[in-house]
Amino acid sequence: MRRAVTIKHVAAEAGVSLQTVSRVINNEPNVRPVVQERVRAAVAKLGYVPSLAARRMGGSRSYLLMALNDRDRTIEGWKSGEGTDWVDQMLMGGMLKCEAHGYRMIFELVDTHSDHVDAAVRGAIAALHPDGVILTPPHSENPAITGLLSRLGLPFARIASIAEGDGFAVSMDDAKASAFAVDHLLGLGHVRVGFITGSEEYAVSGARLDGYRQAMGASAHGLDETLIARGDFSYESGVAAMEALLALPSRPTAVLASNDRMAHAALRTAKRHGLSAPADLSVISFDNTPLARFADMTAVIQPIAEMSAVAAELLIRSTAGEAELPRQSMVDFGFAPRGSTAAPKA
Amino acid sequence: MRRAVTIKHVAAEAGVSLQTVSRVINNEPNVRPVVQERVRAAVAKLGYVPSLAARRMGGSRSYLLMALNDRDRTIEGWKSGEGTDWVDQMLMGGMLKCEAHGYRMIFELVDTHSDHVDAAVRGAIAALHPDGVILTPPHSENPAITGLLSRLGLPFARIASIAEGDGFAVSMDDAKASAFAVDHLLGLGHVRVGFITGSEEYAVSGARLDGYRQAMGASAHGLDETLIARGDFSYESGVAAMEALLALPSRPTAVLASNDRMAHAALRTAKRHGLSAPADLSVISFDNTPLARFADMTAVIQPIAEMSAVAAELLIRSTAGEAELPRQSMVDFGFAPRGSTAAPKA
DNA sequence: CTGTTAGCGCTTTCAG
DNA sequence: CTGAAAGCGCTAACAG
Repeated sequence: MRRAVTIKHVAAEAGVSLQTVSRVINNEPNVRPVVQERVRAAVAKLGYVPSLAARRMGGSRSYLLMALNDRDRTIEGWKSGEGTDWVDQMLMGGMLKCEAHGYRMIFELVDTHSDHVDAAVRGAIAALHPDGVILTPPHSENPAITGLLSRLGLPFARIASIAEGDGFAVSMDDAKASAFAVDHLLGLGHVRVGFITGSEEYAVSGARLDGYRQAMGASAHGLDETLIARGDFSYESGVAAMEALLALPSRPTAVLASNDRMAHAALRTAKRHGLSAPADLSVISFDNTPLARFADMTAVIQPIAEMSAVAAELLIRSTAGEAELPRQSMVDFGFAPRGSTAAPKA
Repeated sequence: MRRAVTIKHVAAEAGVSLQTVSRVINNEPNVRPVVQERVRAAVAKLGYVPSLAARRMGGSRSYLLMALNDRDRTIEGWKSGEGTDWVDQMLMGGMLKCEAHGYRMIFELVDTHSDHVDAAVRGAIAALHPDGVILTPPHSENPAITGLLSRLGLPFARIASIAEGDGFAVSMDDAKASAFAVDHLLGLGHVRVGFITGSEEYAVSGARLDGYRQAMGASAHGLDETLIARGDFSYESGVAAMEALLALPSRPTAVLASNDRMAHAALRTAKRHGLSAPADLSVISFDNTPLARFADMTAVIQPIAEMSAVAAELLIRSTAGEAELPRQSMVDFGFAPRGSTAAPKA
């Protein structure tokens, strides 16, 4: 195995000191263009790429961003084979952004409910020394983690988190998206629009509910709290919530569910009651995971890739010493109209 | 930001030399149990976790495994939102295995068709210095990559690759799985069983076809080559292949498709021709991505997680100096009977 | 069985 | 503008 080419080889090849090479590859000032050129040529010729480990040892940066996901939830998603693509979208946004800046994203799983969260996160940080940490729900709102990161002075981003606090909050406007979906249904002519909430452990759940309340409140017929059914993002809770809505004296003709799985549950439950979409019932879901596509459900698109990309970018810039970075970033949500929505039957 | 705890702190705390601490954390011999105990106590007390970067610098191992996936194909999968969960399954198997051994898996994307493959892979290796590389199709069979890795003397595993050659080949028995699926259909009473091939760029395609040929050849009615339609794993090719099969003078009553997407295409194409599954046509697919679940297709399960886990384990053990590791590993395939298969109509 | 010494490949700091 | 020296946290090789 031929020994790897190091900065020394490049220095020798270009006839300069290590330091000069270091300056050139880090785009630092104080190197004459001629010398710069010579160094770059040597780098290209030798195919030199600096070692992350050595950079980390010598300097203060590791060129590593750590993405922290909830262990149980993630593994459960992988095992179920339900095609939840949160991780993929996050990789797409985060990894590619990192790549563009010479960074790597390293994916870690930590149990948010464990009493060892602190030790687990500390351990990962000690092993990796990341320059920044990307937190996904429910970690984004876990004070055991955000607190630790704050204390360590390690930059971090909270994805899909709207709460105030340390770190960069990167989210979409869930309330606005919810209102948008409701307005879409109202626009189609629906009057009684039901809502299925998500688990309160997730910050987005509250925002989605708020948006619903707001949009319904502003509608001609006003808000009817009985049209709100509790869910927790699980399929079962979606079934129960839909059953409750269907049992209402005057059942809704449209339903907005806080995630795809519950929306799917709602559709199937309705079907079991002889109601089919979109003829008898319109349904809109949140998130737009592959399930929404397969089930042909109209959905609000959660821009996970974009949020991850923004998070990565903020962390990288923050590490590079940039100040004046926005503490709260809002990414536009999307909307995918599909076959589960239509005007109500006359 | 409190300075991180290093091996020095532990040594001081335990009243021993750095080296002794190093020996203990690496489970090396020649440390008295009493001392070992003292060191472990210090480690626990201080919450010490060794820095990967420093270990890499000092020693010969980096505790990093690099998983190489095809860039275009992966990003395309992520963007499409079709729920292909190859990456997820690979992370599940590989990451968790790495974790169990104090390793990390780092995910990299490289264009298999680019003329810069060599430079790209070299660059990633120079930056990361992984102890081993996991290759997924079509990289597994790309001589530009396997050759480079061989030359560098870097251990690597080829997932879903059956070809002879350097590195650890880890696969399932695609031919056997194919034969198993065919036998399943024959067992249900089908006589004319069609087959849709996969892209020849992937080694599994050939094996799957072989298994089909073999099982059909051994059947009462023998092999009929006209029942084999060409595909390339894409939806469109599945449609075309199914059209071809349906245009046959005596059309098949069952079809085995080399992946889920083509099976899905086959089902939809059949439906457009007024044939519904499983009444008029049985379909079995390969891979068992979430699509198979959503479309309720009987499928051969490709054990990606297990293959990745085996690959990771082999590489880690190889790095640890173990010899006598199997150069070819076979992981059991699975089978998920679902609603797309039944006995043919009388 | 244990400790000492020398790096690994970089960046930081400080001289020139 | 450039270079030389020191050191990051660890392990390998060697002494004891």
